[in-house]
Amino acid sequence: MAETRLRVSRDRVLRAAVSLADAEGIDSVSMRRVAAELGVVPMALYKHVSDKDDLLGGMIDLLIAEYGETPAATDWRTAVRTRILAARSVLVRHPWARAVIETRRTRTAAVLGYLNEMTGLFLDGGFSADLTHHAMHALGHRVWGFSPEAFDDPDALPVPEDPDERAQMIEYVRATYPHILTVALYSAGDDVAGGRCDEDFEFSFTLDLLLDAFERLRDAGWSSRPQRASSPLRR
Amino acid sequence: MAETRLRVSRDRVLRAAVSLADAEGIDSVSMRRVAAELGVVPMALYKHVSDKDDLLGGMIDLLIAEYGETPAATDWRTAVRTRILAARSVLVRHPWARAVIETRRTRTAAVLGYLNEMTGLFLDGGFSADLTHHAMHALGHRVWGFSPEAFDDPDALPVPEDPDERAQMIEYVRATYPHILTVALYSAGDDVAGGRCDEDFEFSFTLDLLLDAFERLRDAGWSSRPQRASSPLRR
DNA sequence: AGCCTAGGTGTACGTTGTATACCTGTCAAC
DNA sequence: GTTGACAGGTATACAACGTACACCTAGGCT
Repeated sequence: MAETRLRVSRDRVLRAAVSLADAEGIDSVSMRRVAAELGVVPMALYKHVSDKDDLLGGMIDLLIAEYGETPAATDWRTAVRTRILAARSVLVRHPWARAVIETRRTRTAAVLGYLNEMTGLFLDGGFSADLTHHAMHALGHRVWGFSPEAFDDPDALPVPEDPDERAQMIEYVRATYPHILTVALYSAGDDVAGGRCDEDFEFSFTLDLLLDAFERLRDAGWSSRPQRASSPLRR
Repeated sequence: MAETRLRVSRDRVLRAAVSLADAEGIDSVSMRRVAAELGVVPMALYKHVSDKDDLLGGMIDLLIAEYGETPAATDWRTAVRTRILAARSVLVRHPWARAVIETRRTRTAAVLGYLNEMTGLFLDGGFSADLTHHAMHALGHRVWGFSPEAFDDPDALPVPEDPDERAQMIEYVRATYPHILTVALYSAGDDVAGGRCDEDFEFSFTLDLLLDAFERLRDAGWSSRPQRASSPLRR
């Protein structure tokens, strides 16, 4: 009958991989598993994807497509801001994506397209090529090595139920990491463990800090040329 | 004779792994390979390391030890700055480390110690616990997904030798990614490919931007409390 | 002398990515 | 309508991985 099994295509492979990652985490995205999801033998995937790296790259491209259109014709700042927040909301929807993106070494057309749009927003906003360049880098840098997730994962430092053990642990932390405790106590009220902080707030806090700084440099006619090695900021 | 083979220890395992990663990249750090490097059978490692994750964590701890001491008794800003730049120079010396650090989910004592010191520098510099908390987050955030390496890897977008092909490629880029080209042409002079930019400059540019912003907020007596949802900056 | 135990060994299993060779159904050209 | 090419699915195989489990062995204690 007409029930010929749906042909596999690159797109179907990528979508299967993405929804598998969404459902069961990136670790369960193996060639074999994705193939199984499509009711097909592992090696069949290689007709549509050149290797696993290509698969991962394709998954990211799919997410970039989810970012949506660049908002038209507002001021540069809200344009950049909404664009970046849209991107973030996609990455939040697909928690595996951040780690994958950061390991990617090949620039696909989708990535370059996003990069191009972003660059355009700055240039159109009256930023010099020079400042635009550095601003883009600043948005990409993580100043320390540690990713924020490392500190927010609630499972990473379990707090004992038992009040005695709990007091003992707090005492230990007070002795060993007093400054951490100070900050933790503040942001959690009096509950050390409950201090799950508002990641969205942290994110836009950082974003606004940088956008403000960019704007200030632009208005001051900043340029990196005269003396590259010195501090970028007049004090 | 006295030539009993040197006993394996946790420290020796970790050091072997680090120098292997330095020499041949993180991908060649497998349990089998590290064991071979020590002239020992793979399973022997498990007497000193609980699993591969523990091994990677231990490697990072070793690097954190390389960060050195917190500079004593200067103003907060140079203290933070030199501390972060010291950390960076370690990560530059061990190019595999950044990626490994970012996948770590468990906070070892070394990591917590570093975090604690860093926090202390802010608190001692007159920052509120509130602002310190957000500043630490800001230093940890990467605003976009893409890591800077993704754009600087010279192999990622090979430029043809042949002048004709080269011109054709530039034409293609001009049509497809005009804004990228604008910025690239600026920062490379007239050489599109040569535009390897000064990563150290980019890094301290970003760092100073953030430190400036923190200082400004501190001096303004900023607090996140009154209205958490709104912009952190008075305009 | 006897034993405990920390540390090294050997074997084995399941899972991974992918090379290579093969088969098969569809469609264009004659 | 037969043929042949070729895109797409299959089968088998291999090397490398992390690590569970059982075993052996050499020192240092009582």
